[in-house]
Amino acid sequence: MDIPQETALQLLARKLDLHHRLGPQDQQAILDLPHKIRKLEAQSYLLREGDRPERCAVILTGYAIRHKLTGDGSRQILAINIPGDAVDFQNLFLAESDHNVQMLTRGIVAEVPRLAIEDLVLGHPEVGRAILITTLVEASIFREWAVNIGQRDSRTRIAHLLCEFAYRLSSEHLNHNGVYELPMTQEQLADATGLTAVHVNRVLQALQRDGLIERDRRMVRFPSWQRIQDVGDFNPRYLHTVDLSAN
Amino acid sequence: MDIPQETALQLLARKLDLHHRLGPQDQQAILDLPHKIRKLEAQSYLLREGDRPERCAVILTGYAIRHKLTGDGSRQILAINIPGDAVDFQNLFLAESDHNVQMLTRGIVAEVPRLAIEDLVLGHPEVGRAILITTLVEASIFREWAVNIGQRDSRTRIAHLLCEFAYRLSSEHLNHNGVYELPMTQEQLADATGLTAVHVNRVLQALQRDGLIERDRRMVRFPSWQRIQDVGDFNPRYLHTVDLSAN
DNA sequence: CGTACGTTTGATCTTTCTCAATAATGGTGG
DNA sequence: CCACCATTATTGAGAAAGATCAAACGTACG
Repeated sequence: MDIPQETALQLLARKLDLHHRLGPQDQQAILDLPHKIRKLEAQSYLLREGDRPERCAVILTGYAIRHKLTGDGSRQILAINIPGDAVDFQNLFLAESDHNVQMLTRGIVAEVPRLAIEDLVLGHPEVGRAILITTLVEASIFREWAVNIGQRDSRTRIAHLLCEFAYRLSSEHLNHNGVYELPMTQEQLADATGLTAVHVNRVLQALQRDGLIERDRRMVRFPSWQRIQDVGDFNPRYLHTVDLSAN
Repeated sequence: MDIPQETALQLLARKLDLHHRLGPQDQQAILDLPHKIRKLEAQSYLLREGDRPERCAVILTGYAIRHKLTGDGSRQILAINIPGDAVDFQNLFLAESDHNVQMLTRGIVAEVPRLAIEDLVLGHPEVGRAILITTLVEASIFREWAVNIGQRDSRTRIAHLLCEFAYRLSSEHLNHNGVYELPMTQEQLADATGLTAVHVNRVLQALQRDGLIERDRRMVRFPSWQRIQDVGDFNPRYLHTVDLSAN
């Protein structure tokens, strides 16, 4: 895990500003949010289905996932959250959570009390707007995942997931070269794509054989960003970012 | 099509109030929204991917769908919108739409200019809160669809979709008996579930054979609401409604 | 340095898709 | 009101993608 140069709230302020330009006072209000830094182990839960959310975690280092279980116990991973993400905007304003949020890796988060967020939004309407926009972008990502799972074959589906992750890291300057660590096991990749771990394994090998990805443990590199995007039917429009990554 | 007893904005006010209690002034502000009533044919587009949303349609009668196309032209239906839904909250605050919104049936909508919504939100923070909550509930539905498509077999998947639709209609008092019209062709059902029309046909027949649904044209009835929920692994928690429908 | 977890491989099975043809339905113009 | 046409629903046969099961292999880390 890299040593972070910024605090969790600085990352958050930067991310919100990316979606909706914020003035210095609004930015400062975010930085002034009361919070408690917590170090979390991999697999620890930030929120469980049915819980009443009482605080909002902002990720400084590490990754988290949202997921949901079906009646027969299978798991669908719904999103991957990266540093700077405020993990509970999706739940904070609802009475009870409809899904689980769990650390994928170990990591450090800042926990902000629910009421502090409520006050922030009341006193700083532009921040409220930025939060609304951020949650709408998350909703857009959920939609794209439904498209990915529902309509694309396994190779396209996995390539698409790899592209999204790489793009999100790079467009928020969390990643600098073409290499990045994908902190997921093949089992988790399977649960994110609606495939089985065995099949994910075969598809990854096929992508590698075809020169579309290079792998070393959990490190992934794209020899050609253009080609992997084509294979993954990846168009970043749904991420609603200004395009910073002309790799 | 039934003759509506309420206006589109009355439906909207009722729906928002359902998610976040609104006072009489806030309700009135919604009813006072400037708008233009439009009669739309089935298949007509309310918004296309890439468009800049400039108005928000509120459905009075009829149904609309959100959908998205992949590079190879296949379509994933992402949501079904029913009377009282404001179809463009998902897009209004973003620069360009990432998906299409299209009438499923013919219907009547009220079109509200974007700026009127912006002003409403500024002047009535509680309405803004209600809109945020409504969009969060929509996001929750997107997540459940991802679970449905990614993890459940075809029979469960279709039963789940039927349950959701029935539940949403009844919980908003848009439906009174156990019978309702599902305004979708089997082709559209297929695009909503990530299956093929042929397979949807076979699954519907199987559900009927097993006494779980009765069909007459596009009318569907559940002989036992409990049993179809069990088959569909349907738990309405993700809809975040107060449970009104103890059928 | 052993144990638990993750990855890889092979063989076989199942669900769902594909293709193609036929039947039913609904809407439209005359 | 009826005949016609386009759309939708249904059926059958065969193919394919991906799942399942089981075993072996790696590797990280306590």
